[in-house]
Amino acid sequence: MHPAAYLDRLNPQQRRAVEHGIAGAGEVIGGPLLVIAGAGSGKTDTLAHRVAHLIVNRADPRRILLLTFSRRAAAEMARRVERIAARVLGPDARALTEGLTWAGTFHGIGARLLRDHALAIGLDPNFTIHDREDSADLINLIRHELGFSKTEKRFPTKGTLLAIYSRAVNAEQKLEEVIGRSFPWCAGWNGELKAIFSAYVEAKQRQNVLDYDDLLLYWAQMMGEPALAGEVASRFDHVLIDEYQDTNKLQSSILLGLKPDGRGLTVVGDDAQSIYSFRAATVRNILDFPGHFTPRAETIMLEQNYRSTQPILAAANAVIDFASERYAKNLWSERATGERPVLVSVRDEIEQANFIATRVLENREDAIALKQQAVLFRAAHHSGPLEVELTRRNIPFVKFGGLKFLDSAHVKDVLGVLRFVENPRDRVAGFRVLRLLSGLGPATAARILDAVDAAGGLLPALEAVTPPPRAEQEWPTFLAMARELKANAAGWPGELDLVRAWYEPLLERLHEDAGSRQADLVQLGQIAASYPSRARFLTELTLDPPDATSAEAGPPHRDEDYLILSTIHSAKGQEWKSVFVLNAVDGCIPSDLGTGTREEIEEERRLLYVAMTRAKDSLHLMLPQRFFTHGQAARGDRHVYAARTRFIPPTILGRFAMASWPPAQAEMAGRPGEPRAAVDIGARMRAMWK
DNA sequence: GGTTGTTAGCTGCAT
DNA sequence: GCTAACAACC
Repeated sequence: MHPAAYLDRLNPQQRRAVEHGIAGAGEVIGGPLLVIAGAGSGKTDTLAHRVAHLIVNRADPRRILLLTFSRRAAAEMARRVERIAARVLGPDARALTEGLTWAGTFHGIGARLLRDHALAIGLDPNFTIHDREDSADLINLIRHELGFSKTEKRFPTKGTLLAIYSRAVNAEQKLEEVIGRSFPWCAGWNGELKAIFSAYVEAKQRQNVLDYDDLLLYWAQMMGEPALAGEVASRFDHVLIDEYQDTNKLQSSILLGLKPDGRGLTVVGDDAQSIYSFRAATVRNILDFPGHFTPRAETIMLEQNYRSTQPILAAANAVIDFASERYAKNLWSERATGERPVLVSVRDEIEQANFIATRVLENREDAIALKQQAVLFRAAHHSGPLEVELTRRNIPFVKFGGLKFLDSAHVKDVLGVLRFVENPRDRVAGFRVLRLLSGLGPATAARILDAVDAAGGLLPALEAVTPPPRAEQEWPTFLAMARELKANAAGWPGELDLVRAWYEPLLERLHEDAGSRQADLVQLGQIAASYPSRARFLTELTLDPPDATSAEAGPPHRDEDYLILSTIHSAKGQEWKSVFVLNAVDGCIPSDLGTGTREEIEEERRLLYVAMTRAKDSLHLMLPQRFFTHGQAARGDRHVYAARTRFIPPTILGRFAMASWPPAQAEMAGRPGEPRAAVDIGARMRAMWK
């Protein structure tokens, strides 16, 4: 193959990463490769080029495993690979890149492999998958069954129990270690926790369900069985992983199982952007990667930033320079001109929203589309006041992260019916559905589920049920629906309409705001129509829930322009011309919930770094001088006075410009009925030097 | 016994 | 604001 022209646009480091183990030699599979890719250094592009280059050099695309952080990222990667390959191979490229079928998340690929190999590991291939809340519900069931809800001292709640379990699994740590290190307030319950987790595992197996962690755990277990491991490993010549800094111990075990000697293994990531330790991700994976192999893995650094202006980069570098352990990188940009990032002092969250809405519109007048602008925040609810203001001003927006769509009760109810039909052994689903009926509570539900288990089928058991007197009224319609679903007459997605027709009358009784909830269900129907079957719908919706909402019901139209609102976590890998960061104050960044350990604080620092490095041309960090905390029900909402985030200490203030809002003269005009001082200059002066 | 209504606590990020 | 234990009711 001739030296490929499409590689010419890469810089020397990128090119080395792309050609590693391939250059000139044809089919040779190279040794392990670690690419440390700084923010905006063309990481995705480099990885896409590497995959394309492999395919161009006759690697079999069906034998390439590409693991990404989200399904969205996988789709984007596949798109780019095809585009690059098409430049070299022309029309032939499509047939080849379509063979790139093993691209997805760890969890998604895990689910696929487990269904393929289910019988070999004693698993029913029709397993259903529990999302986080389902898992918590199941644990809660067990918590009650074992009598731990009635302990003398307060016992950990379902959420905490699941968090402990999940961390033990994902971090491959012993229970004692997890409790000691991450949940010290639960010390003393070791025995009880073990009993719960053991019962939890048995329950999942009996019910033929897997939780998120199982998708990785079973996969890792397969890799521990030499015969199976060989079979799975031999499917793939090349394994490439993006965002490696946000993988956990269990995931690295899987990789080492797939590629014990590292040949054909490529990992890409940036330790400075590791922000998922709450999911047991560990930077150690990336820091320790080279030493896992003999000879050590080759390490390539990508340090040229193509995204941000130098002033933005300098400020971000200054923030991350305080981080303790990391691969020292020196990110630089050729985009020398530009404004320094601005620290904007505002009185409160209302003015913060006001400022952003105003600036966003000004930017749009300067021909920066709304889609090229983003507002980032630490917690999903931080954007509340802004959403109100945007709606008031008629500025369309789409919000990423913190989505409650699938968590909302009514959506879960409808999905629960489908899951119950799909897998009648799934007690969480069955329990949820049965209790929707008026006059039917936990005890009767449990009795019916036992009957379903004993009968080995849904309908025979339901037909035989004599409902308690008070549930008699709603029982027949429920039974009728179950019959129709089982008869499979409606097909897919007709089944969903059937469930909705049954459920909507209940909605009126269950919820005050039945109207908006009904709209959600219509939307669910639209989503359902894009999947080929009930089984696929349930699996893929669980593994890849819709990640965005817009102000109006329904997904936004592609040609429409809208502002991006996103949690910093969901902003990973993205970039915008203009970025606003909400609440860059202590208590939000770092979050006062992640108070405890030094590691947590360090992660919050990286979070700010990630937020700042999303910006290409313009960056505003908002400093509301007070913000409201909700909660403390007794006294209503309170506000607290906030100080600039500790991650921007006075020594690096020179990297930023200062501004305050509203402009002084507007403030002087005053507003009727507001008793406060017009301008709190004192506070601003103090805030400047904090 | 079982279901439904009421009040006290906690509320980040998400495959 | 929503979940989880407790109290009142059929």
